[in-house]
Amino acid sequence: MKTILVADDHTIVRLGITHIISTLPIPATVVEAENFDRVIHLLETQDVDLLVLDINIPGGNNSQMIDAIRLRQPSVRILIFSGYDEQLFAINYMQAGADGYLVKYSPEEEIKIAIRTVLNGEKYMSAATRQQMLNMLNTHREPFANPLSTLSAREIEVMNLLTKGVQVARIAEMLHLQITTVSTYKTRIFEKLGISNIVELLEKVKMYSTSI
Amino acid sequence: MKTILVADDHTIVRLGITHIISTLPIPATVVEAENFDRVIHLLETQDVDLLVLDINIPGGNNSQMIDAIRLRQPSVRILIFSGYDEQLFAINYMQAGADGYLVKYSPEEEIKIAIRTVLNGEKYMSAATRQQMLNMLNTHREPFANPLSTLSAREIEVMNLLTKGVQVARIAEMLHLQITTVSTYKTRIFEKLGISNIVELLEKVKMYSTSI
DNA sequence: GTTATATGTAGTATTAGTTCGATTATTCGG
DNA sequence: CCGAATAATCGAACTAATACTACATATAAC
Repeated sequence: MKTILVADDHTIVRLGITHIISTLPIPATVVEAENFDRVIHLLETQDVDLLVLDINIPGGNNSQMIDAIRLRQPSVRILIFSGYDEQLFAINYMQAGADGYLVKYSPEEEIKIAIRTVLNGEKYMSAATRQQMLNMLNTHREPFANPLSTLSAREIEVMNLLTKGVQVARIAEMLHLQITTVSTYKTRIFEKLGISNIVELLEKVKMYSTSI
Repeated sequence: MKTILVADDHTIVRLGITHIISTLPIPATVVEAENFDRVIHLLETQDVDLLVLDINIPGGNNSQMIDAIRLRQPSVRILIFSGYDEQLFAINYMQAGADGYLVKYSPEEEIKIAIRTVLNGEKYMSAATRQQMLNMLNTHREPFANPLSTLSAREIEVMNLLTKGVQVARIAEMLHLQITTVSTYKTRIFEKLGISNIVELLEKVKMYSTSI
């Protein structure tokens, strides 16, 4: 009997994963955590075979999480489950020691395969990520690099909200930051993308988001 | 037999909702959509009783979605399902004509109640949102009239520049007006169109400029 | 293993933009 | 033609957002 810890702040996502696991031919007990503190606490109190971890989980949010987890249970398998575009972060997390990286929009079948593969002790990556890792071996970068991929995690968060028309003050509220901090991110985003207003931001996002 | 359309770009969320629906004592067919274009297409080809809609869905992304939906099926029930803090967006969507607003971290029981309530033709809001709505008067709206035609000549001039990303001060310069004057027009444009930011303005223009 | 660059975070000072009320045209039905 | 609605315009007093600076930590490069 395997123990699987599902860590995501969205009830519905935990429910979905739990349901998927129940359809696998693997006897497993599922434990849930809705924030990173809880993950740590559970890892300290019981053995876990597989951790399915949302990278956006409250209290976590960066690849340091992997270290914090391995400190408690060095042998736990970690499957990162992310809402972000995979290529933007997968490599980072895999290098930090994750066993797999899966985006939330993956088809059901792929989610199942990922869980089984990682639970089996193997690494899991989607075909797209594998391809990208191969490209990184080649020293020459493509001239038409996607400028969105130069944004940091925080910058992407802010960018996403900006493209929804959320104003700076409200973004600050939502992310629990100062207005000036959000404004700094906004400035950096605009600099990196070579733009100067929201309309251009929308164009950039439209232009590049489909081709990732 | 009810038809429920579940619209979310994350497979796992669709799966979770579908699973929840299957546990309800309501016979229902579930249809899934992973982006907003698909939602629109499905609404044009089949009758839907309930639409469970992620506000973050690719291609959608703001409260103009509600108009686009009602344009196709005026009587469909719309339950907004969001990852953001409820209070920050709920009111906008409810005023835009949604039937319910639910955050993704709501407990399973609340999700069930929300689905049943909205499917039943009643409005659903969490206690917190209900409280907040009591403070606001629900102004009557004309959802299907082309709001662009209510703009004056000067307002249209300003609107066109705004949709190009020109800033208020620059517009004032170009039209030989005071900044406050342009700002006044901008405010009136936003009022007349029932929007509150440039992103929504772009959506409105896109939505109505082809159908004049 | 030290230097350089990137990232996450804010504070102060300043600029950009809004609100509200008011004034002056303009248009339009009776 | 005349008042009522609609449109165009602006100023004073705000509020929102940015520029510039800074600093701590992290990661990469040499």
